[in-house]
Amino acid sequence: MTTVEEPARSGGRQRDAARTRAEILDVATKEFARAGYAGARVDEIAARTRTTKRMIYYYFGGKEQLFTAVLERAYSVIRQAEQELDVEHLDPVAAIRRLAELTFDHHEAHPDFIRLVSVENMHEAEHIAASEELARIGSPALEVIRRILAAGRESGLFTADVDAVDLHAMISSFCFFRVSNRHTFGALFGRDLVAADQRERYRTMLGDMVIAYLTADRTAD
Amino acid sequence: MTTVEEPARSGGRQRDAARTRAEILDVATKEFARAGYAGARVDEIAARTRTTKRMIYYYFGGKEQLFTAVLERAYSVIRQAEQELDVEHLDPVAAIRRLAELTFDHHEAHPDFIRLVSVENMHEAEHIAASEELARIGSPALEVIRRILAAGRESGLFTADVDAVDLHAMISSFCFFRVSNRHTFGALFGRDLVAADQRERYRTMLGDMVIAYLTADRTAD
DNA sequence: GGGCTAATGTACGAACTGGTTCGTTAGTGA
DNA sequence: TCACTAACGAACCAGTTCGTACATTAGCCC
Repeated sequence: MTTVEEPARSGGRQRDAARTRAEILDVATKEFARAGYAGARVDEIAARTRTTKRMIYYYFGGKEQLFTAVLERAYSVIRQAEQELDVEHLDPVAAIRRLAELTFDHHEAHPDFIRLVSVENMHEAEHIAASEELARIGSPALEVIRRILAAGRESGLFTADVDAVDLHAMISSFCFFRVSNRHTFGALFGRDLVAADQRERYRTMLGDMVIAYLTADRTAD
Repeated sequence: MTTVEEPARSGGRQRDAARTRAEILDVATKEFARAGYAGARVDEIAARTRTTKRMIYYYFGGKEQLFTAVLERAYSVIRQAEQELDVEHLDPVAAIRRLAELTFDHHEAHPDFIRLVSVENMHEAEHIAASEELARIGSPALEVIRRILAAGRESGLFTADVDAVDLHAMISSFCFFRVSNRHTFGALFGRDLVAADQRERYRTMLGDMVIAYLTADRTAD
């Protein structure tokens, strides 16, 4: 998340549309992630900004559009990360494992993003559906997975015939759940899925699971 | 979810504490699942009941306690289902697969429960943490998993040394994500994870994944 | 330097929302 | 049958909450 950094304010410059806009987005991201859409307060967002509520309506039009803008920026961050994926020089098994680990790391590092996605799911993805920006950019990661899977199948290493979307769902579900359901899972089963001392175990477990699935001897079942 | 069934109203009986309470819970479950905690409206819940808002406060005390009561009842349903698990007569591989499938089916059949859990996670499980009832009952499924894992390891079928909680997390994450993130996933990747014609594929995929992980040849990695 | 527009701040209001006050009635036990 | 209590309903209230009308100013362009 590109947090607004202090620009050269020494001169006491007061008008800066770009940074006002960005600051609103920063604060709104935290507020929506904290309280959900209905729970988020426009006044609260304004108060934590060094500008006023009037500006939120001036730049974004309303609470709803602000939330859409927050989502768009949040997704752009993960898309960015995906675009920087560089695993295709590895052999298929190592590439998939690395990909899974990067997904794992990214989800853990961005709990606010996870919460925003949960919120958006509560709203049946209506903001995503209405956003041209989000419709346009697919997921770069999918293309990467597609190529790794093809290579793995060609070399005979991968026996399963999943497609890239399925594998992405499999990897994401584990990474996402671990963060999104951390609290209820912890409260009910007494284990913090995001505890630091469990991290390596779960990270390895995810890789093991995906690789085991892809390379399993299907004829044995 | 034990929906309130029409009792013998022919006589025009008007007072029935138990059924008024139950009806409020039914409606509240839907409303909280639909709109989240902050988005849910006490007035709306009252309106959809054949009683009034006054009764909600009379029986539950407030919105917060009502939500806790909704959660408690929702969890009791899944605990009930878990208690009826009967898979230990199967061999370990079949037992795990069956368990995974039952979890899969249960999550799919109870989307409102999934949404409530998502909502509760947004609130960092504070209601669960404060509920004695929920603290008391653990998860019967965990005990079942524990025994199957022990049997599987003893017979040499299972090579992975996961514990029951981890395996439960693995299975749940896939089943939960498929329902909870259905909308964003569908909007972004153009695939409905809960579409009827995909159902068997994902159901099988889950079982394959878990079994592959448990029986993988660890020395080969 | 003067005007023009983008940017900004203040104050307010209409609608909503959780919760309560006050009064009423059905059913039951003596 | 009568009194007493659990169950119930209508109206109301105080505090919020999103959104806006109106006034103002900084900075750019000529």
